[in-house]
Amino acid sequence: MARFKARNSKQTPCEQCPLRALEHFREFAPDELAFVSNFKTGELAVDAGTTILAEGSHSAHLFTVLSGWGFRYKMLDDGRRQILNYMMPGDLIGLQGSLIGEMQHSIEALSPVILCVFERDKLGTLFRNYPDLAYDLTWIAAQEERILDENLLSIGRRSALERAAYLLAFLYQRARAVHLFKGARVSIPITQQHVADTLGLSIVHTNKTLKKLGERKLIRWADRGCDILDDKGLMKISGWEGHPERKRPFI
Amino acid sequence: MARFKARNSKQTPCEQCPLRALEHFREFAPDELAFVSNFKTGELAVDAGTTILAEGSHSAHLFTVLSGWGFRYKMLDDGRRQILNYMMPGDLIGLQGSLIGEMQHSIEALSPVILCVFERDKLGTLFRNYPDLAYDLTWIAAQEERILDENLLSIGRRSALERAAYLLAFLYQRARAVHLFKGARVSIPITQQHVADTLGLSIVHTNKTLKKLGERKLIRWADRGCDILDDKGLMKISGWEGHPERKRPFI
DNA sequence: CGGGCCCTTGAATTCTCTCAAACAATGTGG
DNA sequence: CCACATTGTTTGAGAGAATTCAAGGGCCCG
Repeated sequence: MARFKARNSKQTPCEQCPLRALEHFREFAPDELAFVSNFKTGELAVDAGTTILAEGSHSAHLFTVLSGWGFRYKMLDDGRRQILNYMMPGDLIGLQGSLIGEMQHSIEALSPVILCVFERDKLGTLFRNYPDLAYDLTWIAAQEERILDENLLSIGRRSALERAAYLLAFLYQRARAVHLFKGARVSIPITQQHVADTLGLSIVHTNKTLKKLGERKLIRWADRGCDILDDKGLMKISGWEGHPERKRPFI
Repeated sequence: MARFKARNSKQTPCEQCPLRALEHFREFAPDELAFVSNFKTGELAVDAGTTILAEGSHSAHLFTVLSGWGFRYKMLDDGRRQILNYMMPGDLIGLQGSLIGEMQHSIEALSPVILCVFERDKLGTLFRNYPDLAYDLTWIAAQEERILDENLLSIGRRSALERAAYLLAFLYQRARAVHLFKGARVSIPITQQHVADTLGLSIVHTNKTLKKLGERKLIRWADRGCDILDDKGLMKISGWEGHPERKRPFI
């Protein structure tokens, strides 16, 4: 499974967390920050393509993405794969597995990823002593549920073109919120196979669908990734209104 | 919107809750039971077809299903509907809305339903004083997430026949766990339109798919509902292994 | 230079949808 | 009790969408 690179623990102290500086995330009370800083036991850096958590495993850890992209997926016995959601900086990984016991899905890195590592055993302390953080965890789970609801609506009821437009607008909005698009280049590091496995389409049909979006100047398919040229146009095609901008909890 | 029938409050005291007696649900500590009993402000009985919560609304309440069936869904502007999940006794309703603010989906009763009503405002007290209940809430949210993951896999990657088989096996297993099939009759109270809107198929194709399952003696479509004749057979077709039987939290 | 990965394209096939019509069961008002 | 409307199920046929199969091209890297 995963080949983890060794990394000095705590290269980025929570007190200086670059994500925490973003206005997108809610602020911590001092005691919360102290707890989380203690909750964090180290960092992990993985290469693109690494499996971070595998379906069926029992991990003793929880992670927060510090930098990079990843995705969550499930597979059928014969190899058909469904991508469930994408992970980007600030996202919590492995909560489902920590609560229910066994991982019911796998997580893979799309780019080089740095993860903050937390001990699952300390979740009890968190619930007992930091009710606001416990509330945040529940909020995060409910938010993930909401995203899955929208995904399900999309795959179940939208046409191929609408689905593709929705997915790209969605990824664009999420990535922008965590300032992933600092430079002029606005690129999502996925292959068309990923898009196909997210939309529930074949790779051939996905290619033809993306080509249509390209012809309309909404996106440009770049080298191993997708540039968003007109997110408003994508939202219009998909009929998706976007999520309201609001502060988000973050652990 | 909803036409709620008046009902004397607290017809079923939590101490005598018939669901709590099932071995499927975890036991409460005495102080937890006392809190939940106080958390519950009354009961609500609604007819089949009633909208219990509507997308876009801000409800001051949370509910637990005491009896009956319902479903959660989202709609596109032009009326296309996607059913996200089904609700049965013991299921918590409206947590997403309570945490995030606005309901992002609607909930409708499939049969006459009785709901326990809770005050959203008291959620803070729950998190501050009852960490085990807070943990349960997070567990419940994670469990819903897991079900949605499986649904997404199904709609995205399974064939029509596999999808239908999965859905019916899934509903059967869930319903059996809460003893909904006491009598000889094992019937799920849905129309083929509901099945279609869950599977992301048209009603015509759904009908033809269900007919195939009927020819194989796996189900029998009864008057406004579905009888499961061979749940093992359905699981085999879908390739779904089922959820492990285990105690579940319940509020 | 060869191999691997990803993107692209065309063609035939299969799946699913829409349209259209009919039937069964139920309930309502006269 | 019957005529009629309503809701849900069933069936056939043609159109449209998406899949599989097949092949070729570009690019990077060892």
